[in-house]
Amino acid sequence: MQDIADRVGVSRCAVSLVLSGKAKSTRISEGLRRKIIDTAAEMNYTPNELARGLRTGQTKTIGVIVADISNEFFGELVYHIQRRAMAYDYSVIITNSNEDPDAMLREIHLLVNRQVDGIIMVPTNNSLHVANHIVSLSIPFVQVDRFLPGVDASYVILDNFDASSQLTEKLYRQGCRRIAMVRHETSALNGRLEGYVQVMEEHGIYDSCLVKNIDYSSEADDVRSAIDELFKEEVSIDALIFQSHELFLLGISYIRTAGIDFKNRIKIATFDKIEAFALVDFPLTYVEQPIGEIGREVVDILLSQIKGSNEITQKVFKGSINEI
Amino acid sequence: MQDIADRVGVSRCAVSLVLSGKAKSTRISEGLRRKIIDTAAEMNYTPNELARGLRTGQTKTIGVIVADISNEFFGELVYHIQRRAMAYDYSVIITNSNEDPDAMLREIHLLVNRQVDGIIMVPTNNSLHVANHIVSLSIPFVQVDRFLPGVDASYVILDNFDASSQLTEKLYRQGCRRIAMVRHETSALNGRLEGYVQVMEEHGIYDSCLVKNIDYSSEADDVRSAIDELFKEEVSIDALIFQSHELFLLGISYIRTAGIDFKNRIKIATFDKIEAFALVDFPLTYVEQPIGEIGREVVDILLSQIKGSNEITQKVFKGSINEI
DNA sequence: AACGTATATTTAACCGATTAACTTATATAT
DNA sequence: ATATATAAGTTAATCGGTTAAATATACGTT
Repeated sequence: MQDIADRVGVSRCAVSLVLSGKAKSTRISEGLRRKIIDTAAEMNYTPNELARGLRTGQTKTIGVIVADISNEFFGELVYHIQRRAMAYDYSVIITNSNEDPDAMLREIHLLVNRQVDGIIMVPTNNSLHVANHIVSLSIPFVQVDRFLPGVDASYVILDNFDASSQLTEKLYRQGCRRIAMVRHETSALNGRLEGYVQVMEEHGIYDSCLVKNIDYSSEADDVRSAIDELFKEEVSIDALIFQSHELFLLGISYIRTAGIDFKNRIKIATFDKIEAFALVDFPLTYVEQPIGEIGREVVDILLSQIKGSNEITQKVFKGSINEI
Repeated sequence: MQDIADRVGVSRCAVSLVLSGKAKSTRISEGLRRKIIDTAAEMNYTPNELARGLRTGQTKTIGVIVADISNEFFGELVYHIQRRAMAYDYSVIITNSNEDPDAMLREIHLLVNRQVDGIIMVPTNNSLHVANHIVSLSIPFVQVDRFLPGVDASYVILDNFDASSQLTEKLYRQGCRRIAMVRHETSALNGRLEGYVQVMEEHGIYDSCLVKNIDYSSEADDVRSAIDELFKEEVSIDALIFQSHELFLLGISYIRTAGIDFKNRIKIATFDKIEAFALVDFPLTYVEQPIGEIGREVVDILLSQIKGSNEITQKVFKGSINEI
């Protein structure tokens, strides 16, 4: 800036005023404005956002903490978040928590030290204290995909209860009565269990042995034994809902290697829409999340908080049921 | 810092010296060091990385430009990059280029303005001027996954030629003679074509009608017509190599919907390892990239350049051939 | 001529760190 | 007793911007 100022023959601050678009409000003459802009372009000036951020207290950066960016769902979510943020001239710093609360805490500090203007986080199991910590920092904060009950913060999620009951109801209407569910033991996904349970109970066909819990730490093993049990003759299921695409892939994969024939006997259903569906050659019912809208909304809410809104917004999107 | 200094009763810079770990070299007494550290902890001090970055000229941040973070391969790549960077206390700013050179240029400026210490980029078609622009900025820069011939910069890639010829050779040994390839028309992936062509020619079985080019802008349509042509009776292929997992998914999906029976007639092969393989129920040969190593290596090279090395490192990893 | 009022630009403080150069006090050597 | 070295900190400049307040110039009025 000093160089530009020298070249044009004005003070450094005149350059700043012009270049930060405050020429009109501070009545810099049009001639000088042009000259400064031209000279800046000529000299390939690009502003140092660090200095600007230091002075203004705004970095135009948002921090995103996801469990695992290599997960297809989060990858797509981050894609939409990044695009929306970009549209508003915000950058995105990504960090992976690997579902570990301690890592999340470290990453929050890292983001805060970098003076991000706000944080978007996918909360995980046992991260209540982490979320509350962010709230106590009183930095703009929005949860996405999941939310922690009792945390005083905004969130954007899928209406899991509704999606799950719609899905279960659909299977019921198609004649299924012994509908099983393979689920993760996460409070964040409880809605997917509850929607299912309610519909099953409404129709008087709920049976607790149809629900199998999978632990994160022993996913593959748990899925195998869950499948083994569910496919026993006496359980006689006619539909199987996987609570996430990870479980779906693990499940189908095992069913295949175990040589179990299910195609014409058992309807399969799952949550999320993934690339792998291109390879599905059996009837599949799935819940599709409006992931683009979710990503955009979470950015919009965060930005409104960054702009000063104290409103806590909790937005719930409906999923749609599709079939292959 | 001033607050800590006041509380302890020393100057601001003593605090800085201690907190940035320069206590020994500047001979701050051990007692004072302890007191400052304790007071800082007590007061929940966290450094402002912006200010630090402004002063030191180092932001401990690297910018990553990928074509599409929601792409499974790039998602995983970014995952490894982020983890490795994190291990060295570096943060990662992600941007999506959507394979658009103009977008890349914008993002580079954005990253440069934010004073990133270095840039990792997946170059795309027609981005030669973009890469050269980064080089002209003389900022540490490494290309990954693909590279642009003629650009004077480091890169980390898969040995596509080797992988492709290994793959082709393997199919040949398994008795295939009419091996087809569905490929993207990108110079970045030329190695995958050339390795194939060489092996085919070596065995005297190369036939140009076995190679189908797919345009990025009309992927789905092109794949459909490519498949249609390849599966004509008179072409009589016995193996089909897809040059990327995107093409593989599109291809298999179309083959399925078209009701073409290939399972026991035609061997399928592809590049990359993706989640969808969990659903594969036919023999599949694929090239697996050491993606974790690639991610780590690209960070290591970038960091060595950031640390001052002027060496241009061009690292080529071998892929491994696997079967399902 | 004196004054008020826009207009156009500059001054100087500030954001929160880092660090080269300097000061002061004490210890050790000659 | 004097010179030298070492220890333990402090001073002040700096990074590259922003912005409230001050200043200077021109213009229109009475």
